[in-house]
Amino acid sequence: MSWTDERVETLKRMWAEGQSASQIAKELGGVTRNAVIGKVHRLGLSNRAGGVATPAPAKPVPTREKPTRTDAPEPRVEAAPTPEKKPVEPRPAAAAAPQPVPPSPAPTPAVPAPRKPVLVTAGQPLPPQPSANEISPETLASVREVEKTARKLTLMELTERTCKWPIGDPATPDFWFCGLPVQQGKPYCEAHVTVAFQPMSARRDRKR
DNA sequence: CCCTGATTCGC
DNA sequence: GCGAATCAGG
Repeated sequence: MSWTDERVETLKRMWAEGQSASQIAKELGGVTRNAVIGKVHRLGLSNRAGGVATPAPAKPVPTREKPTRTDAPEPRVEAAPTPEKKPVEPRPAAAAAPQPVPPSPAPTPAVPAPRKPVLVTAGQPLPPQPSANEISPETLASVREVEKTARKLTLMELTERTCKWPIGDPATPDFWFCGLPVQQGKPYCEAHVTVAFQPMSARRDRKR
């Protein structure tokens, strides 16, 4: 595959939209994310919009040896005014939609164990349960749905890749961990991440 | 381990 | 110019 005009355009657009190199590569097909990144750099649009962060200063990492290139003018002065931005109608936001999981059919309660203490009991030190804080009913409902599909792992079964959100009362047999795939980096799955660290209200700051 | 982008360097 | 290999980080 070669970088046709069209493909480059797609690359630019997606990169501007904040898509990751791998996503772009996947979209384009026939190229790897490395190819995309390489192209991005060659196009000189490494910096994604001069809005926030992405400082990425110089890296004096002498990997092996400094090439004795006595040139390298490198007038790489970005700060591109981004002349025309595509009609960004739906801003990339909406990423963390509170309803990541569509209604699942029949969860089939594999273990209809007789639970005595209600799950939502105002007992003692219950797990982080999303009750106290103010969480939109929708989100909470969504989480509830997700929990129906939890893998119900035991403590020993947890791994770095399983959601560690506790469900149920630790003092009873009806206790397990979500176990669904975690959101990269975080200890919980997408659903539980939303209720785990959400506070802070909305972002109120704005670039100036 | 999964992923991200950044950089290098032979082609 | 291209992009795999590698690096550096989350």
